[in-house]
Amino acid sequence: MPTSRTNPGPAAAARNRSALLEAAHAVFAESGTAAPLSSIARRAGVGQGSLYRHFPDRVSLVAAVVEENVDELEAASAAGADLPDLLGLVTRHAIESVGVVDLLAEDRPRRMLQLRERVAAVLAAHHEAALAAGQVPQGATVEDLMLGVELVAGALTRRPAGERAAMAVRSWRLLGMAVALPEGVR
Amino acid sequence: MPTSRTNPGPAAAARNRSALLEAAHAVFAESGTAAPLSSIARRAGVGQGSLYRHFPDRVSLVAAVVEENVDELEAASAAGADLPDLLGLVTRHAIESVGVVDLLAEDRPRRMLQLRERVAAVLAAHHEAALAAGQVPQGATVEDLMLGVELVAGALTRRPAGERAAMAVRSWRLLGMAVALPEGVR
Amino acid sequence: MPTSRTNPGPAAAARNRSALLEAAHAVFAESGTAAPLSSIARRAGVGQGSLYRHFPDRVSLVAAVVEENVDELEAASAAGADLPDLLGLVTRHAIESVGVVDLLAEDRPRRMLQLRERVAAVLAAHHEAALAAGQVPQGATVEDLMLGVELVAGALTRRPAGERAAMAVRSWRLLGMAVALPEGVR
Amino acid sequence: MPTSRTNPGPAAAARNRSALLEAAHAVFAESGTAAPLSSIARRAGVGQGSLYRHFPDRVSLVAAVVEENVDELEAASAAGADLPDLLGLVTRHAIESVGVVDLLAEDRPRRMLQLRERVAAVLAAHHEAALAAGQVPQGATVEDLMLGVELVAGALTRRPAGERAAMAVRSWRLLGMAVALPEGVR
DNA sequence: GATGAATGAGCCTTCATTCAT
DNA sequence: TATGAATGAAGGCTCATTCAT
Repeated sequence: MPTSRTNPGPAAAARNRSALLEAAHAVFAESGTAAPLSSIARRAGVGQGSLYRHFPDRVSLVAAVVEENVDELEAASAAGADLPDLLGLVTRHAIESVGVVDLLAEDRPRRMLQLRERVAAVLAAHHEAALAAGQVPQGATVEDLMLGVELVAGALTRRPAGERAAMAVRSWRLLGMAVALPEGVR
Repeated sequence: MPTSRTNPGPAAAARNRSALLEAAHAVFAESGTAAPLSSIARRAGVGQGSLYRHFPDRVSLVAAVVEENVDELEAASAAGADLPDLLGLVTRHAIESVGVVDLLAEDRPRRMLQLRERVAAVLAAHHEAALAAGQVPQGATVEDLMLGVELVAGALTRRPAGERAAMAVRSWRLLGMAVALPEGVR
Repeated sequence: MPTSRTNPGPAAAARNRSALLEAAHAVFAESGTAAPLSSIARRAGVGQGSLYRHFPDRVSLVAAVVEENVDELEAASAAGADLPDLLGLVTRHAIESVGVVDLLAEDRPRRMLQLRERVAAVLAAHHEAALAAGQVPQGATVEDLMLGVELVAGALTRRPAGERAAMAVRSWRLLGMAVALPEGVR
Repeated sequence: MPTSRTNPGPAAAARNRSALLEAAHAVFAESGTAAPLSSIARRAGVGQGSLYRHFPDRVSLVAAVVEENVDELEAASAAGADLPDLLGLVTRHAIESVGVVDLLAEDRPRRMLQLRERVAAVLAAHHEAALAAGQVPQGATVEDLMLGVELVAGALTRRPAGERAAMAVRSWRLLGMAVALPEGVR
């Protein structure tokens, strides 16, 4: 007897994975990283079991979301963005995936550190030019840039969606770092 | 099926209240503000019911913890501390009660705003002198000081206890604000 | 050292008892007989302990409320009321203390049966006259009257306050028993 | 700390649902509709979570129990039962599911009213014939029949199982309505 | 490989009851 | 004797995780 009803079979694997990622993105942004995993599966239109197959634990899911962001960051860098653009992009990610930071912090060792290195590498590539252009404070190191990112992202966590962009702008200004928010960030 | 063992009577009231506060302090610092309330009661050696009598909801408990901190801050200010001292004190509070910020942010309306105002008032009283002494960046407003506090406190949330002091020091330096950590802050 | 603060001393005993009764009356009517005993104590302005001294358990309290009603019924009978008046009075009690019936039913043996006998005696005293006046169905016995009371009172339990009087009137009519609701019963 | 023992898988779904219904039936009858839901789950040999999946709240469960009864009533009507038979069936339901009435009364709006209408429709279909046969008092309307049902069912709530049948019979007689209890009703 | 139901641990909250003062 | 805080058992509900189909 064949599959009775709704069982798309293996073909759905890839489709499911990306639906889950997208759903996780949205749910984490709306309800924080403590949101029920079941709500992500539901939103993705996918069974609980499939969620577990693709992402064995909560952190995997968060890491995957972050990885997408880092990919995008690297792409922007390769496409010629400058430091303010890149900080703006990071800020957008922080605004949209608020809370994702929280969770990664807890399981840092493996995944997180690699991701962090990739971000640092991107920023490092623009460090010199930014210093020269006065877009960051004199004497600021790459680690300072990373610290700035962490400070800003962390603060956004505790703000309602509507206030995040303004909060980020004020924070970057206080840090003396130039940032160019992407179009459409509210 | 009520009382099973001893009933210390109302005499325990004050003792219980402070035991609960202390336990909350510790538990929130260790496990964040989402920690089980039952763990706080247990750690305080107090019944669940008593916890609820003293603090009808999670936010009451958090607010009480913060209030203690603000009291201490005002006392320090009255005792002649300068801005770096006060930022140092705030930093100690942030290090020890990490996570408390989280919860207050969500229920901001009443309690939090008042507490926030009290902190702002304390910092405002030292703003002029700090500017004159070059302890904060030129042009920094009182709101900038508050933003600095928020950025630093927020970042500590995601750090294991052992790294917090160092993280705070680096952050304050990046912000260009002088801070004098109290003795014994690890 | 004398009593520190609010401790009226033994003088309050009688006062407390009646305050508790009144509060119980009101609370049972509003929230049913399952209402927290603490809410009764609070409403009476009396400590929990005192409530327990006067009424060692929930049923005692209910029984006391009912006893008041029966007293009033006997008084009305002695004052010359006829059966429809008395049924009306019983109905008022049922409307106001809805739910009291429920609880008595569970602990019937002692208290309840005695109370029940007193009601039956009152109705019996008017049975003949009521039959003669056609106020009850031909052939109705005193036990039938009691059954009627039970049916009506039971049905009111499940009705919101506003509908009870109308419900009672319909029910008595269906039972073929004349009833004269007291003034002011809504 | 999730599943500890066996997980029968979805195959158990239907089995669980009916086990829950049956358990609810029994528990509500024995202990009233305020009985712990956990006791129902336990009796059904089903996890707490499954109970909540099948019946998200107490009322759902009660409604499902009542619905079964109404289904049976309609079936009996379709099968040629007359009014006394149907009242007898209703009486059996009331005897066995005592207390179910209570809960429905509180959440009347949606579900209950529909169920009530279905019962009324069944009785209405036999009203004429019953009047003609003298099985109900002259002039009794369908609403009077419904009121009778409510009075009888309500009274049974407060009686121990062993006395219910006799109580019902006396009540119906007092109401002047003929009732034929099904075989085996104790 | 997907599905979705089952499971039960665990947290929150309420409340009856006791008892030191 | 009154007071009111303390206590903890118990019930409601949620959710991470497993697993038969």
